[in-house]
Amino acid sequence: MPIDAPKRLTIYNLAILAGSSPSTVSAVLNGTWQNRRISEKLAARILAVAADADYSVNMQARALRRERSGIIGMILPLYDNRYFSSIAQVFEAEARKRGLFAIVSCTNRDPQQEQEAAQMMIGHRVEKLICTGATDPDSIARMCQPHGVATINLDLPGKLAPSVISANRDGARTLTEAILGRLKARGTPNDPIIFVGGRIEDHNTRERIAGFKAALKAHGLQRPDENIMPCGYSGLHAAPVLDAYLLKHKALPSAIFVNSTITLEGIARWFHQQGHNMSEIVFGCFDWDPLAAVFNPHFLMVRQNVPIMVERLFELMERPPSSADEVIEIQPEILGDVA
Amino acid sequence: MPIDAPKRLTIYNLAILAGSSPSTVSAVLNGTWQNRRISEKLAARILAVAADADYSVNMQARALRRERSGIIGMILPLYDNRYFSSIAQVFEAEARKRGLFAIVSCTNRDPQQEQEAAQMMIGHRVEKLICTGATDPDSIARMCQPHGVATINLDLPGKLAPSVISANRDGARTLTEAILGRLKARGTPNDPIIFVGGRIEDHNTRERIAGFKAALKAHGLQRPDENIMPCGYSGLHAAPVLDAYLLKHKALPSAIFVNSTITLEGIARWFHQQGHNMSEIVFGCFDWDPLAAVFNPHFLMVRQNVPIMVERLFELMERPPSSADEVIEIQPEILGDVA
DNA sequence: TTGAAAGCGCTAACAG
DNA sequence: CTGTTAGCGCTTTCAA
Repeated sequence: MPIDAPKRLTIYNLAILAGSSPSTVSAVLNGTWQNRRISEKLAARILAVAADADYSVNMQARALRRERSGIIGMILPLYDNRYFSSIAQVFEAEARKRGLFAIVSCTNRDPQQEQEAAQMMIGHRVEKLICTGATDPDSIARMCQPHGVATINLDLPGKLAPSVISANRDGARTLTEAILGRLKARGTPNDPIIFVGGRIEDHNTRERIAGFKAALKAHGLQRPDENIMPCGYSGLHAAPVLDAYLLKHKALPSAIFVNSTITLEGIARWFHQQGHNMSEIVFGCFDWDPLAAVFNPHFLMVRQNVPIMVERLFELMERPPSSADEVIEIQPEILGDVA
Repeated sequence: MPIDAPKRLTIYNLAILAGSSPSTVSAVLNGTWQNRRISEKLAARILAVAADADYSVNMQARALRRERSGIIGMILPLYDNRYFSSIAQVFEAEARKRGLFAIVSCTNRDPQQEQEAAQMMIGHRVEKLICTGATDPDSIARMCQPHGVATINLDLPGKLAPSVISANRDGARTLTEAILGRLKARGTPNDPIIFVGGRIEDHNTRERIAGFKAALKAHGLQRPDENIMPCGYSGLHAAPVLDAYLLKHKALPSAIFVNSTITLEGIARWFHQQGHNMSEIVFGCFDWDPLAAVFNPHFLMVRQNVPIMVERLFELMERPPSSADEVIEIQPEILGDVA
């Protein structure tokens, strides 16, 4: 093993090796040489030398000098959920296509972690910051603004930056219609249906509740609000809510609108623990997971259109939004045998 | 809205604002001021000015000057799978704890994408590179070596860098024992059991097959190798394999060792499409997914111990490995009613 | 106790 | 057609 200081390889060394100058090497390596009337031969020689010597341009130095990093940031609540992880994956792929380097930070739906992550991102001079499912997107927009970092909201909208979100109200209405269709098909159109999961403070949950109510109303089914239980995003809160329902009504509801796969997990756990049979109940879930779907082909599930959402996101970055708080809604897809 | 060139804020501006010098400001902002006998007052004043002006240190410049980036990289096959996404999440959290910034790239189990991502990482001057589930970890180690970037393998081992992996053989043996226990409990201890999924070229699959065979052998059950079908990591390949089995044997196997949740998804889809009932068969899956588990409490599932694996990973980075190709095996956990 | 100044590796304006 | 040079913003030695 050679001594561990093989002298860092720079464009200066490369220039010497190639018998040229640093600026020429630089131009060749970053593609600007076309305008600089450099001979094909020289360019080829430089590239050969660089490849041969395993040269790798120092992005820090490039970013510093260019005053742009080529980095694009995203904050995300968490990875371990198919919706968010697929957002991360598609985002990264799209960024790469555009020659940008994506960096993603998980912030656990915690406003403080969101701000810390945003600070980090600003420190790394991201060119844009995508705030996905942020509990407080406007604070982040305010933090970024003085640094000239544009933000875009994804999944949850804000007032200070454009947003790309799912059509939550429409999606929820359609899902509820489908649930009602199933109940009708069973011959029990007036049976109770409940809404479980999500946070009432968050825009998406409120919109979904609105869609849920709208569908019921359209069918002349006014239900008491007590059947709407946005008990949070953790699966743990589903059990007490179901216990309470059962205690009060002495029977399970005939249908459940589940507001996320994590809540679905909590509900399923409760059913199995209590020995109830899930197949006797109509389930509609505003979220999608391939394993949940394949094990429960009778479930109605809403799949948000991640590829399109991310595509719109990049479009928004490329041609500025029509207004500062523009909201682009993307229709989700409803899966399962819709009546 | 003010003119959009508010002159970038640097330590020079800050020095003027605070009535001090750039080097003092720098020292105060990066914590080295304790050794530099700077007065508490000055330090406090500088910090106040910086906070007040929303100053954010330019990490590119810092990295360039310090000749270390504070960035640590990871390449990952994909995010949308609970095992890998949880690796990404835990890795990021642990990196943050250590003041490092984590960057993760998905490479789709494709050697070429792995190499490209590694190039990017080197360009960004990552201090270490973690190769997770890499199809060709040794090539990456070779690429990184001349740049002084140490690599560590995770999930799949390599020969040129230390590795942290699950105890695949042991885990598979234990899982197979549990499957056999179930068969015995049903009174059909000699019924056929098959192995589906994974890639024969990959170390983990080979180890799991070895564990599978060892368990069978220990029970005096020599099975023909044709019952072992490492048909890849995509769920799509499960169907033809099962079709072929059924055609040949005129009956389903009584138990299936499933080598990943993605394969499990393919198998479940096939069962439902064919109208077979999964609950009549003993399933053991070398991988874990909370939704799959909650919908199928009778499934045996192996959960790899991600927190410990990542912990060992960081330990390996902090105190150098005992040998260049050290392999640390972490026991996974087996979930489900083990007999 | 603090400040001046050199330089990390690269790019781009300008000079040949 | 190619090379010289002045920084990008920060850290760190050295001098005061």
